[in-house]
Amino acid sequence: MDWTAEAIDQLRSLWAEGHSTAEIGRRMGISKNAVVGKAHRLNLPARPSPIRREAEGSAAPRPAPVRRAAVPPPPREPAPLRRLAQPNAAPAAPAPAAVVRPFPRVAARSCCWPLGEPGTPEFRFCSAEAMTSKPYCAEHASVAYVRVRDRREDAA
DNA sequence: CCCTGATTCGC
DNA sequence: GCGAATCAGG
Repeated sequence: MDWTAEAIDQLRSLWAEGHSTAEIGRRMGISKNAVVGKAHRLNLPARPSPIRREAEGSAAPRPAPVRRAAVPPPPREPAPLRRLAQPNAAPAAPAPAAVVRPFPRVAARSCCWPLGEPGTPEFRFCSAEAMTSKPYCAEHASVAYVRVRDRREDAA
């Protein structure tokens, strides 16, 4: 493409009129890549891009690293030691003053889906009411017992 | 698979 | 500087 002043003018006009890069390319008989490339070099005002390309360089400020689905706990056996420190475990039976039970064993069958990063103060278990005979509440059971998806990409 | 725009990089 | 290739989202 010979970017004559006229060609650049036409590009600027069409660009200003809001045509898509491909459309401009069609009208000018060039590829959309040529259009977008030139527009970029001319520092023409970028119009809303459909994609969000991360502006690297700024320390990735992850808003909420709540990667719950990242590594779902194994749906096989409920871990036996999971019931420590469940905040809203039901009051169960108020232990007689004599017998102190720091860990009310089963009591509330609350969901033991882990939330947050283990080892951090934020870490806790879901502890919503678990489904009968399942270690998770309905919401998390639906996540925990998902069938393996199509894994063709992993096959390699 | 079609579209979109942005960026990369060999030329 | 150029733009095809590639990326990435709809």
